[in-house]
Amino acid sequence: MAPASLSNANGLRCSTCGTKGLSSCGSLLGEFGKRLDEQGLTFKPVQRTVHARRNIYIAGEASEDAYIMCSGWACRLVRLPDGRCQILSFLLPGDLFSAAAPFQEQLDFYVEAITEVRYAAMNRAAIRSKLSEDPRTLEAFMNLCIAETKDANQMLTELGQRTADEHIARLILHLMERLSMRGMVHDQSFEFPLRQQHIADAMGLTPVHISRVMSVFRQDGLIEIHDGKMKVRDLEELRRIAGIK
Amino acid sequence: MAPASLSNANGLRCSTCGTKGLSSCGSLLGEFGKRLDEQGLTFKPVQRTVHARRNIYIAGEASEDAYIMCSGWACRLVRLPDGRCQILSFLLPGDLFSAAAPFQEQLDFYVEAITEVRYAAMNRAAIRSKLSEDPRTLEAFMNLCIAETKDANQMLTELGQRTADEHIARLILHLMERLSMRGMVHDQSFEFPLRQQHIADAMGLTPVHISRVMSVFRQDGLIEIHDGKMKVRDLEELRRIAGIK
DNA sequence: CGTTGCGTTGAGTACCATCAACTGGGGTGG
DNA sequence: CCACCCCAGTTGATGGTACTCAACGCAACG
Repeated sequence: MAPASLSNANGLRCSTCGTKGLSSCGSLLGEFGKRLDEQGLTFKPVQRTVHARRNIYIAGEASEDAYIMCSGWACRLVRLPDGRCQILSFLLPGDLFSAAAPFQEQLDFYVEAITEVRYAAMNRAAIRSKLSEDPRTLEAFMNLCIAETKDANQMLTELGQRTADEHIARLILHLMERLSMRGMVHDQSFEFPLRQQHIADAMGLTPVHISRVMSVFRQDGLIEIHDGKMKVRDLEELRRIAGIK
Repeated sequence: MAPASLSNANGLRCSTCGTKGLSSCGSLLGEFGKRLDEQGLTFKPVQRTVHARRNIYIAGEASEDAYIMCSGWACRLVRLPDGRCQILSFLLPGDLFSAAAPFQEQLDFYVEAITEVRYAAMNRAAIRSKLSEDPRTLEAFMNLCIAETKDANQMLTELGQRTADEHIARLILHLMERLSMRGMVHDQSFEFPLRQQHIADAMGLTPVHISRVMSVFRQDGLIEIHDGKMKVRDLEELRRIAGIK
């Protein structure tokens, strides 16, 4: 297997995830990925493949590497002692498990596969040394950390303020946008491997309630789901419900 | 006014906030504050004082400085177009408005005073240049960013999974612990300037419901509130409700 | 062909929101 | 000094959102 690289500013295909252009696999890495590449750093070809529903990373596990999603869907989640579980975010191809990972020996959340997942690794210490060598790489790296923090603040607002209707509509639109940046949306239709349990765990609701709300969305002709694919049939109305003028 | 410094590893009083020792004002800065000081960086003596209920920072406002709380309470919050508002966190003396601020020209949240607040500023570019000069300072800085991200993940779990009882009990205990690190708790009693509206905005509930829950806490002898001070009367029971064994 | 996982649907319930009235303290001004 | 207002909090009545428990349908799979 060829050495992997996420930098493809020249339009090269990324050998790690197989997508093309920074706007797809490297969308979140952006400038940071380009700089890592310029400095000769690549993600290890040692790609691991994990099957759906399996655990990828266990909270608190020490690791010398930082990880990046190559293909498939996963989620970051926190487990409470009594069995409750909160999904922090969904991971798509090109996403790092954690932006600050180069400086964290262990993460405080689990990562679990939703579909079959391929992911790659890069030595944390190597990234750290590059960061302290080049201020521009550091700047690019910090932009990733800032984006992750902004996402977390956004999610706080979603969880605290949104009703179930709003929240579900926004999740669909948000995922559609992220997939769209990766060229994975065609004709308002895209892969949608989430179980209703995933959505419930992400929003702090029950699968039963998710089912009711999504049934209404379907009956109202907003969305359609077949064979693990979702098609948005009434984007305008979905955005209205989501509170996006 | 003397130049301010948050580094007080030698037991010196911090001239910015007037508290003593790293365990108080500098608790969140820790190693990072020490390193800034070793390198001759100090927070500007240009301290601004803001009165209760006033806006300190408006989301999107560009600034050359990063800010730190010197005294008083404030909160970081997001406003939705329809008037809803989500408090992201409460800021106590020694807290930075945002850990990643040196790399952010503007923040995506508001900062509002809860009590009268004093805060200080440090040039963002100066911090950035120090960070790329010294790997150990960078490491210390990243630990702040990581702590902030962890807090956000923690809050996501609180908002998504906790009932009102749990959530309020945990907020009280969490604040008590943070204040305790600053030497601001005596005999399980501490300043508590939050309006029930603040608590409601932090948890996505209504002030009316906060009132009911806290009334029960008071009637059950868990807490006591007089003159803007809270006293925890039954720590064990409060921890049990909070789900802490 | 039973099993298993996932989603749907119904009935009853709990939690929290909403609306509204009222209390008490603190400030202000006549 | 008192009337007045405002703010924060309390309390009651009522309603809606979402939970719980349970039964059932359906497709995939061994």
